[in-house]
Amino acid sequence: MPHESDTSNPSLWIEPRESRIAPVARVSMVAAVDGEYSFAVPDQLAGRVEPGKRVLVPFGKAREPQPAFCIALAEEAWTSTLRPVADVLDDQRLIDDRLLELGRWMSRYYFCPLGRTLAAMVPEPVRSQSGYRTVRTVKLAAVAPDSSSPPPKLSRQRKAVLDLLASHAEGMEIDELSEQSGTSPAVIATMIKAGLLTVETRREAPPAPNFDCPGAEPAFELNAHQRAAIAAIAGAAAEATFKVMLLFGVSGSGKTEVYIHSIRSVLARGRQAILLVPEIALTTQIVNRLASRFEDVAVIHSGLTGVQRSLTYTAIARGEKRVIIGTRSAVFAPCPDLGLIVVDEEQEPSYKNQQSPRFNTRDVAIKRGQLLSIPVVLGSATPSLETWYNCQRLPHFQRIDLPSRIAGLPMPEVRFVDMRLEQKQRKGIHLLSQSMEEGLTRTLEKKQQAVLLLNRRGYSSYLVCSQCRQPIVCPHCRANMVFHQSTGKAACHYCSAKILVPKRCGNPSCTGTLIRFGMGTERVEEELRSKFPQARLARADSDTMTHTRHYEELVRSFAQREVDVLLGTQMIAKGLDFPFVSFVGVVNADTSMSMPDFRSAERTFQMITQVAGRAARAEAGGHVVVQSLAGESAALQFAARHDYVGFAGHELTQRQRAGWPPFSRLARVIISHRSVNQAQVEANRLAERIREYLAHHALTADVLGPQSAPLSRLRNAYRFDFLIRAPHAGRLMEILDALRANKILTPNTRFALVDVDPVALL
DNA sequence: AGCACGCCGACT
DNA sequence: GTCGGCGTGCTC
Repeated sequence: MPHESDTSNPSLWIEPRESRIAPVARVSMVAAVDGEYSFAVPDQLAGRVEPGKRVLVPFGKAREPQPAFCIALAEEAWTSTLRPVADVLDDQRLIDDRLLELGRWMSRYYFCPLGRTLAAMVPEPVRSQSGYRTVRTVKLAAVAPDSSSPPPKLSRQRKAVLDLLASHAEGMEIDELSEQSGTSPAVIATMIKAGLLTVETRREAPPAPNFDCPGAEPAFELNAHQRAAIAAIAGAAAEATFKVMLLFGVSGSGKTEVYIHSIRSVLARGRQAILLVPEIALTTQIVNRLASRFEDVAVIHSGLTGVQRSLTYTAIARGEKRVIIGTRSAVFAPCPDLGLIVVDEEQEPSYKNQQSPRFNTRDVAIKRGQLLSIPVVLGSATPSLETWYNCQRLPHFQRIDLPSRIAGLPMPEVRFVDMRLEQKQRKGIHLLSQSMEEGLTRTLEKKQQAVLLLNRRGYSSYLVCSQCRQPIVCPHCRANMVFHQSTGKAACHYCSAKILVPKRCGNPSCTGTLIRFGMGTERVEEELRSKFPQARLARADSDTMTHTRHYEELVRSFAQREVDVLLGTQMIAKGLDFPFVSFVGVVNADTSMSMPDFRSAERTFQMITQVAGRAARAEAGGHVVVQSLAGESAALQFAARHDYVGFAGHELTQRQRAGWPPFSRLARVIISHRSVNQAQVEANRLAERIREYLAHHALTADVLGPQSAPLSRLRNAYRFDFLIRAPHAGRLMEILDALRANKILTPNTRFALVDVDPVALL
């Protein structure tokens, strides 16, 4: 065993070469390796290695060089111990400086290795240049310096080629050259071989797909509130200052027109705009409506092919596409001159990426706006409490109200039915209350349409105690369990746990008998069919809507009034705007209430408001009936009065009292392991280490848990989770940075997963 | 992500 | 006694 200064074996001794200043590439691996590493840039790659390009580097003990993102170039003193970059993978930069900066922030904030973050920002087809074609440009070979020798005799064809190229110094493509000189490609190939011509190959993007579908401008005039909103947004965009503007307006208050005019003002200044939407499949209508009002539009959605995606991305980077409409990933659109970002329905949980990096698109949009000094518009009728609170406390958050509804229509009337009373008063099991039936009857008589919302799929039902009305809940997830006729067991839809149905209520002081309280769409459909045999019915849930086109077909038939009653799950609460819908029924408002989450009241309020909005276009004034087992919670009462401001005030008080966001920031740490004990042990150990660290460094933050995680036993692993709660985002990031630096918790900590700003604790 | 180092069970 | 299982930790 050679000791440190052993020089007897030359192979163990690295000759200390003279240290010199030379280019060094700072790199982060595409693989899930945290941290930045340095590699020397060899002379033959000088100029080609650039930040935002991928390189291959001899990393670790791997035999083959591994892909990495170059994130910076530095002139540094280095020694021969620094290994050289092996190759450069991209000839164009994939990520510009601004996006690189955004990626750096995301990597820190969302606790994800930088390389993985950057990889998530650039779609795979873009990295592999899908749809690019190889262009071969032919040029004259450099003239030999020896001009004294007589020019060689040339055939007529060869001379034609050379003459033509003489007047095209920039070179010509082979086809073009062949055609214009009247020479066969074979002759050109021979000339290349003979060294008379040189060839340069480069990869070039053909034109991107065209998304433009110009439509007519609507005839109506903007109201004063809309004009004021547009002026405020356009003003901020003109000043090029970072500002977050909450456009707060109920459904039908004309937010979309404000988006359109604001974006136009930005385009008029020659800049680009991004419009983010939660889920394109569910919002095709509105996306098409938006897209038809602009030129140079790109719509980014999951249905694009790799080639379309790659070419669209390139066109955006070239500034050829100027309005980018899309879901999560569109927030990374490589706009060279971005002037505005709009986030529609900013409160939507689908903005949260559920894979690493677990970013919230809205917050990334805000960060991007800050880095670029441009305004970010957040639109919502029911803003997230985070945004609402930010508007109250932060100077750069501004609320813009759109208080009135365009057509001056009244808000729909909302009524509640307590299903516990209903069941006592009525014989037999009824999923639809008398109020619900009356509402449907009236709607059908008036030849109008109805929407019924339900939160459970399948032909199944809850098991509820006939005495105390407590439902059977999953031991793992605390969510209501669902009875399956076929197996006779109760199942949890979240973690797939199944238990034999007990005979009696689990509450020891009650021991009432269990009754089935049916909630499945199929079961409601059955009841609807028997009570309203004349109604034309359509059902939309994840069982029947397996494809986007099913959904589109449904929307079409509903729009053409081939359907009277649309029954469906959450998906129908969004995006559908039809003037003949005058009745909306919520079959059970309880499912979202039973979720073990501090946000359940907020979600319930949003759900009721959203679904009530479906009845908001009815001229005669719509009606909403909400059935519930839980009675009227504060959230339901505020929703009935369409009082978001009141709800927000009430709920913020609750949150402050309990120390939940927005009065704190959370990072959820999830530990999963195949063995229950191991999962618990690991979770306890990690939580304890973090507690110690926080206490030792006098950091005002706490650790809540661990506890058996809802949704445990997911994919054959038991899960435990705990929360790191910090007073504000800066502190949370500080803590996560420190834990990362001290290797207490890293993105690669075994069995652990970190979700910063979780949208659901389920 | 790879790949090596390290410490416990079935073999020529 | 070794060969090899995969648990743990590091990679400029």
